[in-house]
Amino acid sequence: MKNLIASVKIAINSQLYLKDPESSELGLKIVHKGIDLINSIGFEEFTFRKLGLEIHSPEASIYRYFESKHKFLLYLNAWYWGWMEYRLLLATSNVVSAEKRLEKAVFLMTEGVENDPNFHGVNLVKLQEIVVAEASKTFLNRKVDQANQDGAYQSYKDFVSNVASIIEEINPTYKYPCMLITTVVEGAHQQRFFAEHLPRLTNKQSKPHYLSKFYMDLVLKTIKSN
Amino acid sequence: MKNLIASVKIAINSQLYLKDPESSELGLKIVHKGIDLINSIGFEEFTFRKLGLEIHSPEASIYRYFESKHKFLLYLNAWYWGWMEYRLLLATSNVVSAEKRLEKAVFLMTEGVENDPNFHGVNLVKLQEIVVAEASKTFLNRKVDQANQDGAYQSYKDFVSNVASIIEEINPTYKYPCMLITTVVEGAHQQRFFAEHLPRLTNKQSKPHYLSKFYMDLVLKTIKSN
DNA sequence: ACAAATATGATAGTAATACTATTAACTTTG
DNA sequence: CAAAGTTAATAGTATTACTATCATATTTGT
Repeated sequence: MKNLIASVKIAINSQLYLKDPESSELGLKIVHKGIDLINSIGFEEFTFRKLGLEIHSPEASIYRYFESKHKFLLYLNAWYWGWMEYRLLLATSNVVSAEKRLEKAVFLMTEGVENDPNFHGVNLVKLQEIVVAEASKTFLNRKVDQANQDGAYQSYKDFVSNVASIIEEINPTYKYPCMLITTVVEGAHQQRFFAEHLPRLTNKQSKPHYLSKFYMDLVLKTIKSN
Repeated sequence: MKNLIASVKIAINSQLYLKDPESSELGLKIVHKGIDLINSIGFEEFTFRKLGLEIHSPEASIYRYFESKHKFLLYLNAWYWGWMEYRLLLATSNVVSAEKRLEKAVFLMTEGVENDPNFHGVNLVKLQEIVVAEASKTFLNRKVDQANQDGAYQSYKDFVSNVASIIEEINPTYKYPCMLITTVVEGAHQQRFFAEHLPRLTNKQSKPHYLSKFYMDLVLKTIKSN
């Protein structure tokens, strides 16, 4: 099993970095400690200078891997969705029932990482927290079209498209599969954030997996033909 | 009618400004031209210095009204949701059927402003575009708890709570009214953004009001008891 | 084994940002 | 019409988000 996992590499579009961070010790350190640092102080407060101090390397060395902190966030996001695609594949392959596959997909989209907290040395719990709190900043800005051309959202699109095809299997006449999926993904992220900071905007429950139950129920009811 | 509208003032928590911008010509100019400028160059590129050049007033004068550009965005957001509450009241008062009221609420949450494009000199179309593209930045940061204490999200919470009570009228046993409403509000904003920049993440349609139809269908099916 | 290529470290520098401070001129109000 | 408050004009600061340069390892091809 270990070997199988070790053979998987998350492919990232080379437009998102200047030098592949997986190609050197320093590069890996930048990514791993970068995740820790963004997770602990937030993306606005994060600077390459601070990261340089953490890893005892000059700021300028980090700029040799990533053009800007914005591109660094794009890279982390792309990595996350590449990893999610891999998880989706693992969770759904050999599952015959489309309903069961959809259920697994919704679970993946809405629940926090629990097991497998490390993968290639990446702290996935922290990475997921970063995606929940910061991912919308990867597209809500004026560089979005350029980033899109650079392939920054490719894995996310592929993930959505994979789940969409499960929905189409269940109800081929349903017209809004992608809308429904991104509503669930982005919604789940925001509800997790609201539960922690703005509870009156959500309905936090103590029962386990209430978020994925809410969204699973919503999805199943919505895609039913009337 | 004109008189009725003129008598309405959107109340904004005083923690969000240093000096009430509605109390002077300069204050109003800051808000009105600020909306224009953020709308045209985006919030990241927006600075008080640039706004100062637009209105031919020094940067420092703007700082007498707003502590920071972040607080300015909080102010605009609070104003928007105050106005939305007012619209919700107008649209639902004297409507007996809860279903009809819910429909109007979902329409308000998901559709663009069309008529009434000016209200107290504020360009509402541009303000709504700002909310769609930038509002998540008002809470996705480390100052969220402080901002919450300052009442920055009060009107948004009130709006959500008002719509939630309509849902409770229709189905008193439904457990997630607030989650459902914020999923719709934030979802609709993102889908509008995706339709323009990342079409593969949505299902854009040419038919009018497809967004509100999608979300209305989703809401009605979801709150049905099984 | 050793020159050449490549990666990193150390240091310095720059334009712009997000403010704060000060003082003078102008305007309103009691 | 003087006092109080508001705005203009200008200057200044720490930090950010980079870029540039050059020296010092380290790796690699032959």
